[in-house]
Amino acid sequence: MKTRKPQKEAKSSGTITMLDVAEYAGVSAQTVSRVVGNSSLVAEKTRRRVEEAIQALRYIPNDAARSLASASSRVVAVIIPTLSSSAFAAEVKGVIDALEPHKISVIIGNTEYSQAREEAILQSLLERRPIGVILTGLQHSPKVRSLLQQSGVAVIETWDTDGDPIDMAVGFSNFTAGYDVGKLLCERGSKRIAFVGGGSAQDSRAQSRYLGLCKAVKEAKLPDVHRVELSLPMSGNDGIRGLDEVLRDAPLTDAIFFSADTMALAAILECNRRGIRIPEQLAICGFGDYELAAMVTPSLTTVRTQPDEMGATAAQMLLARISESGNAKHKVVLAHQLVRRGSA
Amino acid sequence: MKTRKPQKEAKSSGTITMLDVAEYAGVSAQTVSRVVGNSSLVAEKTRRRVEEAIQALRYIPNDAARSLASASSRVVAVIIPTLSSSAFAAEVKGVIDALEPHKISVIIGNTEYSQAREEAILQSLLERRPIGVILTGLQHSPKVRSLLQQSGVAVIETWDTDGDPIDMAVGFSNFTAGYDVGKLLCERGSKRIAFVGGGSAQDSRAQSRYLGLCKAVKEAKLPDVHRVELSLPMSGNDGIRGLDEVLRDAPLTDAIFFSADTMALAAILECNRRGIRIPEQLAICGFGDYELAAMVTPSLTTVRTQPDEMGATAAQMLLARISESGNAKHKVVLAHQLVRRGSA
DNA sequence: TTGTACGCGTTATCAA
DNA sequence: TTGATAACGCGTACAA
Repeated sequence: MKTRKPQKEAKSSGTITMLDVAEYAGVSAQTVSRVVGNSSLVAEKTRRRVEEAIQALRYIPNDAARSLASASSRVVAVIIPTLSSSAFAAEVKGVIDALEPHKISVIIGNTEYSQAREEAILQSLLERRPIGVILTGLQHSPKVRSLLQQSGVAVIETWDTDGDPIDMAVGFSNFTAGYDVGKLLCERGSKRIAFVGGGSAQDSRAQSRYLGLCKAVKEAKLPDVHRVELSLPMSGNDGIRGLDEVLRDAPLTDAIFFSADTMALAAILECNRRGIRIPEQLAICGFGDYELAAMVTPSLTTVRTQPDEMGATAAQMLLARISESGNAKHKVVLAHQLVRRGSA
Repeated sequence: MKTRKPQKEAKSSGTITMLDVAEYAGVSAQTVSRVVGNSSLVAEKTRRRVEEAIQALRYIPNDAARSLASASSRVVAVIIPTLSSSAFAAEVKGVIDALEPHKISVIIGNTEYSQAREEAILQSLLERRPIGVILTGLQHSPKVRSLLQQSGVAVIETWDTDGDPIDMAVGFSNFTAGYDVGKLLCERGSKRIAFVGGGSAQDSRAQSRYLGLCKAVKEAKLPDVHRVELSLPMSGNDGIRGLDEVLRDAPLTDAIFFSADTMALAAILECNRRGIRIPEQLAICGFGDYELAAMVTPSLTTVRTQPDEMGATAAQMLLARISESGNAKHKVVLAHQLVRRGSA
């Protein structure tokens, strides 16, 4: 136990509060608050005394009390479909790293691609009174929308800019990305193109890519895209399953656009094993540009997005909104890039 | 600027509190509190009235006030080296999913393998008064230890059981895992073995695996393990770099143990490209059993751990500690499994 | 089964 | 530049 103990109040219940620090430093609690809050209205000498007291007593501010008194928290909520996807994990990391210097914590919700879970998780997270909520995609249930609207938090929707955001958005155009892939496949001479991805209801971003692909295919006057829907979340095994389904149901297919690199990579490896020549016999295109995409043989043609950059940008937009410096952007479209390699 | 309302009658302020709900339902605030807290001491009829009021007013409890009044939070802090690693991401997901039903939020800190950052992040996260802190590994600075000790939070250390935990631990024996790999390599006839991983100071888990490997190699009376240290975090490119360094500095090497599958996978792909025959010319073993490990050719021999299970277990241990049901375990050793495939 | 009084640790306001 | 006081919204303890 400490040698130095507040004498006059028997209220020292073990936890060290600002009052303890104030007493130790011979100032008022308010002055301690100013020091902790880096207020400029403190004499240098006083500040040093208080900081010494903080060190000596190992004082750690209580954020709950701060939030309650100031009616504002230091928390941002991020709701993503799943942390299993390296893309979403990278986004979250971008958010955390950008917010850490500001002492803002990030709490995460996994919806597993379920709208019902999104609602429940949002409701739960709103109890923390976050200063901002970062969502995935532009498609949300009415309940989510009304919860958001009513709570008045800043909202940032990510991964999609093909629509109107609730509040702010940062991402890229999935439609254009899909269209770009379609044009590439058409121009390289593919005639019968397939798309493998999640269900349209669950993953509207993948759906947009599909629609973009369809547009390019239509413009090239090719047969309709053969679509294989798999349940989310998708893993490498789903890539093989998707490949199998395409080969079975549309055997003339000569190009597949997978909605994620995990699947495309697995498909390439499986084709190698089966002796299916890529891209001569079957062209393959992925999405996400995972690190291994450049390393497989043939290397994977894919679309590079910037998940970490997206997370960092979302965080910056939130900070800008909070500081009300006026330069808060409402919609930021990040570049995506078609990376042409050996597989298509 | 917000102005405080001196009157407590004028509850027309923006935020809806328990008092508003209480008034609407014709009960006291305390009864509302009981309903929100699922207390059994509320008449069914009253409960329904209150719940209707909550719905009607769209009341959302304020967690800061709850924490302050009850002197306990609903937050768990998880501190990991980086969210870029799928293993750590899986662990975090395990924690989140296990805690979500209990309405406990998870806040994440990324140390980037830096002890200094671990200290700073921990200090910052402790302001949220988490009910538990989940750390990575058993090696922590004195400051981290004293912060933890002083705050009195429950602590769970993960990913390593080769040592004494501060409080509780869940993980596996990295030393044994490394030893297992070493025995396999020796038994299959490898004579000159190399290890590629992070610096010993930064990643003590990888260091333990290295030491286990060395023990097996020593028992087999083989030449010392050639070690290549790379800076963390490690990516696929580091696998290729590690491969290059081994081939350059220890050209007689006939087996490499990579401290993570990301590197091992990249190395296999690179060997394929260069015409290095695996495992005849060079055996390769990874760590982590990532999904692609089974899909590359030759498939990757590796060690399977259970990151998600580890996260879930850590969460359960925390819950057990909180409920003080007495069955809180102090050290849980999860199984790891050597998965022998084609590469070694 | 329900209500009343009080305090949790901090910040905002205003006075000194 | 500093301090006194009053909230912030809720749970705990106890009374009814």
